[in-house]
Amino acid sequence: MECQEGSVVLDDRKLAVLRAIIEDYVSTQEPVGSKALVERHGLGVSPATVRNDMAALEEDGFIAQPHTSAGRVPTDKGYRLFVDRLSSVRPLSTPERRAIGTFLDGAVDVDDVVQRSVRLLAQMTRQVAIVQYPTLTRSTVRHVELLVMAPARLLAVLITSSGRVEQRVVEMPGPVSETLVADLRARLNTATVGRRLPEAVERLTELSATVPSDDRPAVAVVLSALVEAFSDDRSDERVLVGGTANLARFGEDFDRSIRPLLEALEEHVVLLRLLGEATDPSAVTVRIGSEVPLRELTSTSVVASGYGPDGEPLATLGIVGPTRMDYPGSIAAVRAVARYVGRALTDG
Amino acid sequence: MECQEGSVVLDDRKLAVLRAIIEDYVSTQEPVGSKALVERHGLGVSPATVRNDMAALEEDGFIAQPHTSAGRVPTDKGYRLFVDRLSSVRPLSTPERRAIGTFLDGAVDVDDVVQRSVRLLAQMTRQVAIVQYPTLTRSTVRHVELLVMAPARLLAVLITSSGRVEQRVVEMPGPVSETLVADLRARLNTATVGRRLPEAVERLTELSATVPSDDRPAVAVVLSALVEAFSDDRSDERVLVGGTANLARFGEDFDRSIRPLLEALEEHVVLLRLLGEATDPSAVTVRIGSEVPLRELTSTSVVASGYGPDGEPLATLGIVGPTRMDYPGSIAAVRAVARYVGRALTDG
DNA sequence: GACTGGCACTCGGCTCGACGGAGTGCCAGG
DNA sequence: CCTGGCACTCCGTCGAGCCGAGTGCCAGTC
Repeated sequence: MECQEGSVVLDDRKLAVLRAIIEDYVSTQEPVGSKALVERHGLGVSPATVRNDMAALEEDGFIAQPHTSAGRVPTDKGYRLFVDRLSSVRPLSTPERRAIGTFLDGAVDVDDVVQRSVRLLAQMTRQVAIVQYPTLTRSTVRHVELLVMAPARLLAVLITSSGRVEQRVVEMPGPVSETLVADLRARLNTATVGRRLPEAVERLTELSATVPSDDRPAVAVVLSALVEAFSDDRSDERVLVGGTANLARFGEDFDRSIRPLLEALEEHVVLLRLLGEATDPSAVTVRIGSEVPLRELTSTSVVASGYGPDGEPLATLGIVGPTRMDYPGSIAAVRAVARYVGRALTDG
Repeated sequence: MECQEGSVVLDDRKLAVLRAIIEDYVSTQEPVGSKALVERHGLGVSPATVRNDMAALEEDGFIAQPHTSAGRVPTDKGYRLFVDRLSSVRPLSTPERRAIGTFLDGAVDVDDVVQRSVRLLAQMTRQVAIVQYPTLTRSTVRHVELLVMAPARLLAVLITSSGRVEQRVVEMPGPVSETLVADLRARLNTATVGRRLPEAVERLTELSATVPSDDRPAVAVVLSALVEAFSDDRSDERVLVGGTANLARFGEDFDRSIRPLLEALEEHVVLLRLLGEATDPSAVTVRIGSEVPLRELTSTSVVASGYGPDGEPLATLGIVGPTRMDYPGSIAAVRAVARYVGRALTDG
């Protein structure tokens, strides 16, 4: 059997050699030579033969030599072929699955779910984990609360279906009566509960017309605060990062590979670009090296997946690591955690 | 004038030499020699004289030599003396103060305040910043909300004076009527609003006796969930870390100094121990090297302060960095941010 | 008595060259 | 088409040697 990849034809053994190179390189982090290869994997041929195959693989751009007379190292293209065609996602063991379940089931609220997910992902993959909070824009309104903090100061609280809570302090133009607050509270809830946030915003804007004209100024202030809370882009940018200690295993060239990554991890907006733009939001997306949409982060790969109840993605989570990572394991972990988190959000 | 420190007597010039050594070492990160010292600071004496002073300072344990015939490096004891007696806290410039104000005033809720504080601290000090969320146990109850999510499923929400929100999903033994929920909601609020959380918990436990006996089982479930939310220790452990990219400037010995710190930063419980146990919670506490209560983190210093409205500390914030840090600047930054955050929480 | 200039000494860090080993490419033979 | 052998390349390591920064001490000076 042969494999057609681009205009290149690779026979089975060459593919086996590529797979072996990647596996060895991932575990040792050192360029792998022909001799070590035939010893560790039962390839059944001599080193010289493997060398010929390696020459062909290099010709096609799947592997490269750091310098003449050194072993070979996989290229981004090599990893890509490996991920697409040579690896099967390692299924998690039952104990692993159970561990995920119990770990996430202990969560008491969204914050907790997100925090636990980050830890879990980081632990499972031994990489840096990133979890985006459920986005507001795709959630529905569960409840709107209006509290009197002072005669002319209200607290508006929005609770969403995904469990997130947004609050705003509203300074009123003058004292407001408890009855007005109660009335407004009722109106707000009937107008918005159960609706998606963008739709709820529309209802809010219509609401002003329905109240007695005396109350309009006060109501307008509350409404504008709520509209702001409902459509706050900033909140959609919330992400949590964990497992940075795993960067220690990255390698020694601190300034070249770790520092830019640490800096990127501080910039949450950048992180979202890193996670985002998956072609299929419900599947696991793998971006390898130069495919990563950040030029500071070459020699880095991202494995990400959308998550949410019932396969309807609310947000994204994933891991970041060196291109030289255990892809089958990482993909399995990301997929499993995404699935369980989605379930946990449905229940909680 | 002379300085009595322990059983040791140091004259003014020796103290000046110590101060100069620390300042030079902090800025260059290299052992400082006698010649460079007299050149850079106008000490008005010859290198030989300085050498004699240095020998005395070394004798008393304030400085040390990495190896024979190398320059001197301050010891923890030296930094301690410097912080206690030789440095005055650098006052922030008016633009700096204003920048802090505008940066924090833009915050819309507690989460936002905490996030902004971390960024601010990290930026100002160029170190790793740690901010603890306002603790629940020291806050008061602002509002308790009870929502019906499904016939036999409620959502209990607790909003505290510091703006934090805790939620719990409560599975009821059977369907509950809207009137019961409304009644219970009212009772909960009258019983707890305005009280500190530990006190509120007591009131909750008494509440069960006042409801009709038919409703007792349902009420008990809700109460126990709320009690749990009110007294959740886990929530008190919430902290936010930022500025880890600044670790890049730590030095080259990655494995010895950065890795353990990254690991500690992942463990929030550990972080709290790091911040906590200040002698005077309203002042800035400085822990230097061996004084830090974690033996993995020798060669690290912590500058921390309590914060909260009206000097009544709700929680702690601070920075972590190498013992070789700019103490006056760090102390000033931590103090200023703590003050402003306290104010921001009072308003918001 | 305190400070200073001079001097001998120490020791870490850098450079340079030699060496060994791992790995390759190629070629001739099976 | 595969294999064993061989010459070649080149990186990383090790040791020697040099340089410079810095020290401690001592004798001399104000």
